Amino acid sequence: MSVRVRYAPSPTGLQHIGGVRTALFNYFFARANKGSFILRIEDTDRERSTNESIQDLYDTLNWLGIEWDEGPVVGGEYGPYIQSERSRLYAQYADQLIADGKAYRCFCTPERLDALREEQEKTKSKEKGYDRHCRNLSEEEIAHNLAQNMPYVVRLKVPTEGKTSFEDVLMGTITRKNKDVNPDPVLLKSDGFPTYHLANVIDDHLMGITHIMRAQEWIPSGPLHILLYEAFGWTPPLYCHLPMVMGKDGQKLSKRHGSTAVRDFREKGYLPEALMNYVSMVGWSYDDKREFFSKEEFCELFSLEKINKAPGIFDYKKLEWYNGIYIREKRDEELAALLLPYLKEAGFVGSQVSEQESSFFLSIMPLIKERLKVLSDVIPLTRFLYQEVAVEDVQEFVPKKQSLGDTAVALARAYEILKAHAGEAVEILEEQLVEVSKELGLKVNGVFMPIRVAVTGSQVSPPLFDSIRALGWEKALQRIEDGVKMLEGEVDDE
RNA sequence: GUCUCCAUCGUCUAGUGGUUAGGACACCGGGUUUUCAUCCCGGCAACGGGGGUUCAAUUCCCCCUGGAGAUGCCA
Repeated sequence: MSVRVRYAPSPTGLQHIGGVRTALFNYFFARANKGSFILRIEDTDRERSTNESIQDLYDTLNWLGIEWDEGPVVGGEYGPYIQSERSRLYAQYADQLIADGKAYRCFCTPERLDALREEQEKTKSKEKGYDRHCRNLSEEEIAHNLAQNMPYVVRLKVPTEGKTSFEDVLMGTITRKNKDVNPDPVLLKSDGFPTYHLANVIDDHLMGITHIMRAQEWIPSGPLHILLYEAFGWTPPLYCHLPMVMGKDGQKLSKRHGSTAVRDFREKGYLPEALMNYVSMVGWSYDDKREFFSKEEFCELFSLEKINKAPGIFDYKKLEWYNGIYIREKRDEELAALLLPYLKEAGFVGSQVSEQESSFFLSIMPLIKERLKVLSDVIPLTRFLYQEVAVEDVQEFVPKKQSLGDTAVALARAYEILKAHAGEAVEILEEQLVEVSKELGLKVNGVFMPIRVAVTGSQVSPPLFDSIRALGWEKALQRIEDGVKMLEGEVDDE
């Protein structure tokens, strides 16, 4: 039997790191086993499901290059793949369970349930959850309530005796006493929609899913799902619960740890291959040395046995490192194309980019490529080329352990030299500037730094002469002259 | 509270009944460099504790501790 796995998110928010990791593992597993990867949308929570979330799901998978073999948009023979379009199905199966005595209608109001929970909370009762109030309603009571049109939910009759186990590929056998399983969880809500438990079991069975790979937070529900399969008389798929992705403090990764939405990473300028690579390495490894994998390699080498059991902490720093590496591997043309949107957004170029602008931009790739950790870093790095620089504090010109006066003199001298030799070979310019530093008894940097600041507006920039050339000698000299004036003005004030 | 799961450097991890417990990120030094970055070299740093099993446990078993997750008409 060929492998069929699925990623089944609920569209109640933006796709986040944890979800995507689950999607990736399912996808890799399908590809590595020549199986099918199915996308299913579990939008049974009518309150929280949104179309925006569904769109974000598609955008995210497309961006990462994860194509699904069956699912919304592409279709497939087990559709529909959106649960809200399958409602009738779940109600039918729920009815079947009722008819078989495996489930029952519960007419308890949310108010009663709330009160019950509050009471249990207050008295620190050992009993948690539903009290099975409606489990043994008489035929008359049920008929009466139905006749009254009382809203109801359908609950599973969980056995109170015995225990239920299932095999997890990673964890081994997981067993839970039936009395510890949720006391009669809701299968069908009063709005007629199924809960996750019901929908997930029915769909996985109907869609021929062979392996369920989902986060470990689902382990406690495992026995419940097995009970459902048994109630239907179906054979459950193989389970493989994936370790969770945590934040720095060891808690489930969430917004307070930083960005968790894939969209945020994308906007900040992370490359899909870097994100894919890093996220996959949290919880999976190949061997003791290899840490770079392309999508194709994951699809070939991925295996369940190499998945780690323990949860992993998401390290933003390491992701950044991966991203820098992937950026540096880009060809100049590719990188420029990736960077262009950021330039537009910063207003450095208009929405229509001229031939000249783009070839100029291409020419500065070597200056910035190895300085980028994320694509958006291009903005501060190239600002001086597109906007006038504004040195706020005159101290900015002054290198460490050097006086303002010396700095002013150094920049003035440098200005004379650069003006006289503008456009000449770098070696000549360097030689002369080094000479100046010697004359003034300064470190070489004592002369270069003020020039850098004058030209780029910052102590941190691409190499000086490359920056000047990119900016153009005329503008550069003007900025240096402005810098000289600023420094001299300050010296006079003292 | 109850239940379930987990446990190697700060982090991601490799690994074995006998190893100097390996790599990567981060961090700290040093080198290259006119700054930053890149790059190169070096350093720091781990088997949670206690019992067993065994000639020998980081590795196998048990307990403890610690952590996490679940305990919803959310998934």
